[in-house]
Amino acid sequence: MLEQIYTQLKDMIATSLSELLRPECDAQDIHLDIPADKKHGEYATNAALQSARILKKPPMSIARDLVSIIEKRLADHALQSQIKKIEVKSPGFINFYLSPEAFYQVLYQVFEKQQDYGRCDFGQKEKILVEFVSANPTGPLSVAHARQAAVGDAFVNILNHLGFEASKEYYLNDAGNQINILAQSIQLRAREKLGASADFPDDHYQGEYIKDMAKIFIENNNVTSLSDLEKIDVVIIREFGVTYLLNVIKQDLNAFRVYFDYWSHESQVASKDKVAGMVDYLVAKDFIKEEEGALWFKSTMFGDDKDRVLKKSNGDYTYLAPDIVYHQNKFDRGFSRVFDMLGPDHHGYIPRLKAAAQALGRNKDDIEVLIVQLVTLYRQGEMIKMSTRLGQYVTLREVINEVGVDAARFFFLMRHIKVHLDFDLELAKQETSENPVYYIQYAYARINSINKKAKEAHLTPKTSDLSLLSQQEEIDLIKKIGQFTDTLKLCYQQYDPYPLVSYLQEIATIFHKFYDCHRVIDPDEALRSSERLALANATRMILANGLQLLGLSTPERM
RNA sequence: GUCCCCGUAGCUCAACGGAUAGAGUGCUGGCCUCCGGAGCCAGAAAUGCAGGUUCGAUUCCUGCCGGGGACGCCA
Repeated sequence: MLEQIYTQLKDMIATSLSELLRPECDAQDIHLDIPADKKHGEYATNAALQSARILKKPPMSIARDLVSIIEKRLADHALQSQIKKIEVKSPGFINFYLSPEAFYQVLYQVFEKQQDYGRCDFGQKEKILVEFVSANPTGPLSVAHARQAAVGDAFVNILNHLGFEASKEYYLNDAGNQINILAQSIQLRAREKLGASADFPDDHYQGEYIKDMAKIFIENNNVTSLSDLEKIDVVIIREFGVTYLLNVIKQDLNAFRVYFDYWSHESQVASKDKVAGMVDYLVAKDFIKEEEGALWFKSTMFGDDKDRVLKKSNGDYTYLAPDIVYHQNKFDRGFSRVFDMLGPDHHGYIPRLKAAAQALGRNKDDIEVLIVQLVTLYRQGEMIKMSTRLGQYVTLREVINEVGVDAARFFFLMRHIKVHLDFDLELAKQETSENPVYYIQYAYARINSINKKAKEAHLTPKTSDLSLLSQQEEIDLIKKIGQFTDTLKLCYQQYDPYPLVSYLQEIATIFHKFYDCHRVIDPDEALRSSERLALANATRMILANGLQLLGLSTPERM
C-alpha cells in the first residue's frame, strides 16, 4: 500500500514539476526519499533544489510554487486522504506527511498476505541463475566458501521473493589439472601407507584428509601391496577422489542449510569436444588469433585490456575455454541473466567473462560478476593464518561446529559483500548475549511469549480499530514494517543481501523499544490490547520472513 | 608499474549526493510489584590530507598518504 502511495506521489511530483519547468525543459529524474529523520515526514523530495539552476530562482520559492500545484492536483485525487500535510523546509525540501490511515493499510496487508507479504512481481519471472561456492573438489570447504554460501543462498531467496525465477547452481570443476594432482596426491599417500617412501611434492595437496582418503581407498579396493596399487589406473583413483570430496562438500553445505538447485559438472557441460566446437565457432566469428603456437581469444575487441590464451601451445585448453562453453550452456538452459560469485582474486577475470558474453552474441550485462571479499578469521583477537596449499585452513564444518549455523550465517552476512570480513570465532560463540543475531531472534521469541499470554487471557489480534495505535513507537513500528519490500529491492539493486540484515536489526530495535514503552496485554484496555497484539504479530511475520530469507532459524523460545 | 577493495567515535561497522554523520562494543549513570533484563533510557566520543564538480560531498572525480588483495600459455 505504501508502495502505491509512493509511486503515485512520485508521479504527481514529476508532472507538477514539468508544468513548472515548461517550456524550458522536461523534468528530469525525481527523487522521493524516505528521510533519515522522521521529523521530516514520511517522504521528502529535493526536486525544488535540483531545478533551482534551470529555473534560476531560489529553491524555496520553487518549492512553494511546486507545492501549490501539487495541492491543486491533489484536490480530486485518491491520494488526498492519504496525505496529512505537505511542508516546505529550508533549504528547499518538500516533506510529505502521511495520514494514519495510510499506515494502517500496511497492517491489513500483512494479515492478508502473511508469509507472502513482500512478494511482488518486481522480477517479472525473469529466469536468473546464480552460481556460487563452486569450490574445486580437492578438499573440504573453507570459510571463504562459507561466506559465498551464506550470501548466495540469501540472495537467491530474496530474488525469488521479489518475483524473479532465480536458481542456485554449483559448478564442479572435475576436469581440470588440479583433479589430476588430487589423484596423484591420493596415490602417493596410498603408497606411503603401503610402506613405500616417496617424496611428496610441494604442489600436491598437503592436507591430512588426503591421508584419510588414501586409507579408505586402500580398504575399499582390497589393496594389500604396492603391486596391487600399481595395477589400479589413476583414473579410478581420480573418480574416487572427486566422488568422495563432492560428498563431503554436499554434506557440509547441507549442514549449513544451503541446498543447490543444480550441480553442473565441467566434465559433462564442457567436455573436450564441446570446447573444440566452441573454439571453431569463435574462429569462424574471427574472435581468435594464433600467436606463438597458441590460440588467443581476442577479448580486447570487447574492452578487455589484453587478449587471453584459450589453447596453450602444448595443446591444452586454459580455464577460460571450458568456462565460455559453460556460460553458453547457462544461456542455452533458458536463463536470461547469470550471476557468478567470485573471490576478489578473480576480479581480473571479469572483463574476460564480459567479453565472452558478447562473443556469444549476448549483452555484456547478461553476465554479472559479484566479487565477495575475503574473510579473515580471528580467535580472541588473534588472526588465524591460512594456506590452502598447505592444507592449513579452517573449514566450514569447523566453524559450524564451533559457533553454530545461525551465528555463522549471520556473521557472514553482516557486512557488505564488497568489504573484508573479520570473523572472530570467540565473539560469535562466547558473547552470545551480545550477538546481533540473537537480538533479532529475541524480538521474535518475545512476541511468541506475548502470544502465549494473550491466549491465556483469551485475547485475539484484531484490526477493527487501528486508530487506537497512535503512539509514536507504534507508528514507528508500522512504518518500518511498510519498508520491507523496499528493502528487498535495495538488496537486488546492490546485488547484496546486506540491506535486509540491517533492516532486521532496525525493526528489532524498534520493536524492543515499543515493548518497553507499552504493554501489549493491558488488563484495563482489552480493545487496545487486541490491536497491539495485531501489531506485534505483524512484526512477527516480518521477522519470520526476513530471517527465513537469510536462512536463519526462527526460535519460538530462546 | 597496472587494476580491485578499504581509511568515519578507543575498537568493529552504518549512512540510494541531502537536513543535527548513526549503531554495537567499551566507559559513566539510570530502568522490572507489570507480556522474557539476551531488553530499554541518558552521557562523553569520529569523516586520513589537498584540490575539483554541486544549491549541498562521508558518498562522485583528480592527486597524495596509509592498510589489504590481484595481476600466469594457473584454476
